[in-house]
Amino acid sequence: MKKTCGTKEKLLQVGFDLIWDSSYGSVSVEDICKRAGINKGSFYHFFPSKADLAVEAYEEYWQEHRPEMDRIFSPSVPPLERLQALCRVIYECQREKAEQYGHVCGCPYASVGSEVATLDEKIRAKSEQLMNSKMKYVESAIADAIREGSVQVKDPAGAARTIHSIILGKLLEARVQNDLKVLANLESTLMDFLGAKMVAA
Amino acid sequence: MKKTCGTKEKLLQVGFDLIWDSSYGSVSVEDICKRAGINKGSFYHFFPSKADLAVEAYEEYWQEHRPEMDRIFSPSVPPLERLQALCRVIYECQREKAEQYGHVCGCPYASVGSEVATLDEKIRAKSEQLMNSKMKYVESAIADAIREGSVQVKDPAGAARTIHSIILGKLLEARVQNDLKVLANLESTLMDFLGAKMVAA
DNA sequence: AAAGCACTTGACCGATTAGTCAACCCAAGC
DNA sequence: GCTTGGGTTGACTAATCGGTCAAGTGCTTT
Repeated sequence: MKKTCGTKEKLLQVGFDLIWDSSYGSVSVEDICKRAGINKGSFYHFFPSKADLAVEAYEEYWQEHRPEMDRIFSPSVPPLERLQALCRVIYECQREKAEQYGHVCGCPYASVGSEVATLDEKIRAKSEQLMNSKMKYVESAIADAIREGSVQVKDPAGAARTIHSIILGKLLEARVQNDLKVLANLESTLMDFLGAKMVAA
Repeated sequence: MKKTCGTKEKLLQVGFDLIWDSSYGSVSVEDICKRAGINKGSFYHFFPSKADLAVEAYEEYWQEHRPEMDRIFSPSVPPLERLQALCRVIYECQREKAEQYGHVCGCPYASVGSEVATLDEKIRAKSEQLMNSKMKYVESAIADAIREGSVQVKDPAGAARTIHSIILGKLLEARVQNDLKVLANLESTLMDFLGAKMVAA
């Protein structure tokens, strides 16, 4: 092999960032190559198509962030604190991105998933899969919270789905309104939602 | 004037439908013109740009649906029933669209707003405005529910925003997963959310 | 030294894009 | 009957798109 320099990794990272910031359709292969300082021919040496880069880039991003999610949702942390930590990490991540790019970017999986849902099945499926993976963390935290007796809900899976929907909805609104304030009270919103069910406990 | 035939209206309606179904970026002006059976030159006679068509098309769609929203949220209807009616209308609307186009389309304002949030300020602003208009209906219903004593929440505006987020989130998930089932229990999710706060009443 | 191979290069292709334009059509007003 | 002007037409542009390709380049193996 010529160089061990991470050409492919660079393309994945730059591609992910550009698409997250703007959109899948508005980012061209040339945009990605130019920003990465790589020739277009090399792009197609590593990826059969633009869609394949997107799928790989999203998978890569998820794999990179799994350790952080595992840490946040560690069983050694009280379940409700896991959700609070998630909210704080989401806010911090969005704040950093907003500072870096000049606008609130929202959930990368959801944005691209919604955009190409009816146009590219491979990307849609990957987006769905990753969104689902994210929700499983919430689900387990709520299940643990119930076991622990800190909340009482009749439908744990339903509560997890609702919380996941709230997070997705707020991230979407934050992106459209380009305003971090939408996310400021995410933590209290979720605690409020779960807290109301604590009454009977 | 030559003909009173609604060339402009046709373009607005076709444009809105195509963009809702797929995305803003993936629908070309030619696509819209072809589907509408109108020449491209005429398009640019009525609209300075593709973005202007989108803004007008979304405004038009909203104006068309306002009477229905006013009916659903009529003060003569008990507040919680208004929300239930909204959920049913959302489901029906999505079911019809899904049948017509072969996939669940989600919230038109949110989809396009998220897609072009960082690319086209005019469309972003219109999307934000219409999403906000929609939320105001929810807000008034919850305020009325509190006055009526059918629910008790400490932060009415916050509860309305949360409900709005849930709706947006579920519509987004339904589009990405291309599955109406996501929306099937929307009504009970919202009632559950508000119902939990009724305990103290 | 020679062959093999992963990777790079940049020119190139046909298709498609948003948007333009000059010519044209035809009904209404004078 | 002529002018006016909103509406229509379809060919046109210049740029950009995703994707291809033949010709390299330089390290590894034989």
